[in-house]
Amino acid sequence: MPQTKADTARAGKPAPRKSAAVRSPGVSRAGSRRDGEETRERIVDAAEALFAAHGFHGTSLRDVAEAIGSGIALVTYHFGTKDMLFAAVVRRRAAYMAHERILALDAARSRAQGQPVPVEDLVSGYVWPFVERSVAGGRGWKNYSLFVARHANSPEFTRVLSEHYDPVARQYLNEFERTFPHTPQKDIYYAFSFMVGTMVAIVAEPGRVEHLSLGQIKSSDVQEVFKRMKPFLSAGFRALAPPSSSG
Amino acid sequence: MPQTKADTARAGKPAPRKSAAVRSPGVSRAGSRRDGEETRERIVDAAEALFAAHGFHGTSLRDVAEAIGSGIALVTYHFGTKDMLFAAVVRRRAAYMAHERILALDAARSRAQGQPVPVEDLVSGYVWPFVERSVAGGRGWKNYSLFVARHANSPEFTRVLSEHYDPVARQYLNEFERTFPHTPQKDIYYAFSFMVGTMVAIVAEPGRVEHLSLGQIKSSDVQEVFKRMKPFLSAGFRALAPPSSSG
DNA sequence: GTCTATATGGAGATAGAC
DNA sequence: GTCTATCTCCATATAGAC
Repeated sequence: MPQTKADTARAGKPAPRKSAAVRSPGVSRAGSRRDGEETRERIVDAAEALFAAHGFHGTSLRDVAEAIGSGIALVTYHFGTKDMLFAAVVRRRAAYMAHERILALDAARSRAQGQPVPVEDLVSGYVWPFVERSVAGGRGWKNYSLFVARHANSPEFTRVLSEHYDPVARQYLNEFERTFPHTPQKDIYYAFSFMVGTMVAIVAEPGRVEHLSLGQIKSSDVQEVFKRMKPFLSAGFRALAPPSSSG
Repeated sequence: MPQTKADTARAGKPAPRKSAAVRSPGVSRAGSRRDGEETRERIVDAAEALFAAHGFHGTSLRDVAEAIGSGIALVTYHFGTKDMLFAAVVRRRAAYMAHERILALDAARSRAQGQPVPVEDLVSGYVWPFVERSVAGGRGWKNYSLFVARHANSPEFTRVLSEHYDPVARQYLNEFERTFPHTPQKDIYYAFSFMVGTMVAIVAEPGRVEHLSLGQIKSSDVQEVFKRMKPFLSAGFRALAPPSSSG
């Protein structure tokens, strides 16, 4: 099982506006450029938390501005529109997720030494980074995972999410096909969808399990969740393969 | 595999308001009472479709009123607040879903004749009614399934959803425990959560599978989806059971 | 880079006529 | 049972001062 990581997602640095001309050269203090970056981060942090808690339409730019103690004009200056702010929230951490998943995939390929990669490694490689960050990544990552879960089943939001997550998903799908060479491609794609649905749902409300069990389950440890998810999903994939296949 | 059914969900008849005093007795036409019921249905239909398409916060009461060609006062007269309208959308079809699932559970128990119910029957009994209605239930049920999927991962909405779905879920959980007597209860509850997450995600965007497969999969037939979901989920449940268990 | 002020439109909810 | 008119508040976005 992979190791936990510190919260190290940092955003790219898009120009605040199309007219980036008006910038007085470093006259006052040396860090005058940097202040803007920090402000952007604070805005994205606040938006991430509020979108996670109340959804895109349930959050106003006023809420975001208020959360960082500024006026709304500061938010629209840095991000233009609410949609662009939403995209910025996705973008910031998506790159890190992609990186972790690719690292895991490469490591699994190395271990396999040309043989088919075990399905457990593929499931872990894709699911674990997301689940682990959700629980061990601090408040920012927790908010991000809730943010993803809340918007994952809404077509108008999945477009921007897919944009960032599909390239890596395709790499995993290719590897799944190598692991299950006799399974129809269609079945693999369905199974992958099932896996993503499970992954996203579980971070949304780890408390739902407790609720249904009437308080018998006390804590939502990520290890506890993943310990079940990995065999559950791996067995699911295997069940779609013809009887005498590897995986 | 269960049979399809016609679209027959009808609402209960809560009193429109606490002050239901002012009703002139049947003076004009005989069906004057019935008009109100029909109006309520039309409002719930419109709200269901709009909530499904744009979410609770993305839909205004004005949108709902406009969709049925009335003013917003008519909506608030019949349902009071937006939250109560939301609850009415859930309530109307939840009873039918519960009924279908209980029927399936009873039938499976009968077939089992006192033996443990096969896990396939439990998965089918719970998942099939939802998936089937989503695809074969007409536009109303399609909207409802999208409505559920869109709000399923948002805690403030799951409360009202759970209220209607938990009682039946508990009955299935009990039966799962009988089918897997040696599996820790905790594991069964997690697996059930995974199942629900998969079920809900798949109706939200059947098109996502096509998108990832770059057009290789042409249509989203419910039979196609369920044919994979059933063995996938059943195998997942079995994977959490100790080696020599039934199921 | 940040802020105040404001333009313009839409939100949920209610009063009261018909 | 339905509708018009309206209350109060909040939405996104922009202009322009500092």
